[in-house]
Amino acid sequence: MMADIQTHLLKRIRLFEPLPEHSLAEIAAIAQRRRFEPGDVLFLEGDDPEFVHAVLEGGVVLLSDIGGQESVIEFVGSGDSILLPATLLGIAYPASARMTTAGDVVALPARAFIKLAMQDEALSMQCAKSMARQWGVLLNQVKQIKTQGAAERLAHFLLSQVSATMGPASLTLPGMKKQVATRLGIKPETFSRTLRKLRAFGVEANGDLIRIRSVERLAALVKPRDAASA
Amino acid sequence: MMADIQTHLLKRIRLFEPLPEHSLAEIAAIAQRRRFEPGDVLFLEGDDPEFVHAVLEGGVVLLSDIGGQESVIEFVGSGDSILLPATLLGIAYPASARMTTAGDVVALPARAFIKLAMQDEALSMQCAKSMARQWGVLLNQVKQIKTQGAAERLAHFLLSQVSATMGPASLTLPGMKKQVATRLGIKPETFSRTLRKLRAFGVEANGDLIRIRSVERLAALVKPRDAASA
DNA sequence: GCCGGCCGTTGATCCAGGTCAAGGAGCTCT
DNA sequence: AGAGCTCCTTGACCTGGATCAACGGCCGGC
Repeated sequence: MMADIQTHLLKRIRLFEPLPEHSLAEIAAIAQRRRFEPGDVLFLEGDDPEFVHAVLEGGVVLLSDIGGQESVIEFVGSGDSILLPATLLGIAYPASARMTTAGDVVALPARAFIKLAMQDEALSMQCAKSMARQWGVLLNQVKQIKTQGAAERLAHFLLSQVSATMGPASLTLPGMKKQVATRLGIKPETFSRTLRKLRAFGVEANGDLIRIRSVERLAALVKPRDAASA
Repeated sequence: MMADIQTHLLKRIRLFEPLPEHSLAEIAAIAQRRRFEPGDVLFLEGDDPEFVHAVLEGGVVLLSDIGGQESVIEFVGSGDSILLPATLLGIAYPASARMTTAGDVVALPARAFIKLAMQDEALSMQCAKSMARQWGVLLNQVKQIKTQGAAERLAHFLLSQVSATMGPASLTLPGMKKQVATRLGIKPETFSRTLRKLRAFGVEANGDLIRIRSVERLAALVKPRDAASA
């Protein structure tokens, strides 16, 4: 459930990957590794952040309860840090985090981590860069929701889950369909129908397994001004 | 059009305000002050960031051209830095910046600034915090667009432009009404109609001057789960 | 094996907001 | 002062997605 951690494991986290060995050692000294099962809750929206969390292995969903409905903010996977901005500012978590799969998470006590960051310019710079990236991701979400319809948003999301840049590709959804729906800002019913519509663009769904016949064909749906995906 | 700058001026920028004098001095050494007139463009979407900009005095609007339509990302005012995340990551600006009023801006050459940040942990930490805040702002925008209707979003926006927490208040819109509309993710026509509706909640508009009869009355419209406005 | 939940799909309607169109108020330029 | 802007408003209509409702599939508990 909880164990010490070696520096080479920290390199799996994008936030830490470029750091020099001595920085990693300092982080490892305060880090704990934790094992979680699907559905386990890492923390709840509104909690004061006690830890900086990052995913070693597995899938996590960030969701926020707004007006009685829970809405997915983002899916995060291996190598990502979790709500670092909130932890750094010391404000309450703006979303809950729950495992979608089994997995391993590294947890660093917030106060100790911040102290470390304040005296290690490589680390604080990495934090800055990490948050800049997160900001870019959110900015894209905002642009999309404001300008694209449901089909374009779904297409874009599917493409973002896949590494191939052309030809066929496949993926499994990072969460339940109803969750993906809220991530996209639509209702489950609309998600279902919209996914149907995308069959005409070479998207085949089978449970939470999606096959894209041609990435470029689907990308054409979403072409207008796809700003830098930070 | 361009002048050297003193450290006390830098303290007006939230990003720099808490820094020790010697950090400020280093920043001042590379900083330029620039004067702009309404409508002047600071930079264009897609440009490579040459400068870190921050507003000393005046109003700036960040807007992005998406699918032929220009959409306001955010209005920024005195004390705010401008698209710092993009500059720090060295990626192209995700939005253009244009003055809405006359004003003064401080500009720091990006490369020199980053070099400074990498060897000054107080500065890099401030950057991290600043971007964490920006992230929080965007996150709120996402939550709102996904869950609130036009009236609630407009109400929330008006309240965010006003410092009073109760009683009457007034404000002037930070940009043209059509711009505010796109900031909220609605069309100008809808903006106009929605503003009308808010009269029933004590909001009186006169040009770009808005009077709110009772802040708490308007806030009641928007009550459900108003997460920490970072 | 059967029952009761949830998840997803599909169909039928509804409605908030978008679109199209017209007109007025204010502006600058000549 | 008038011509030609652009911004804003208002009205009439349209539509994408929400809502409401019903149903099949799957899974876990008894």
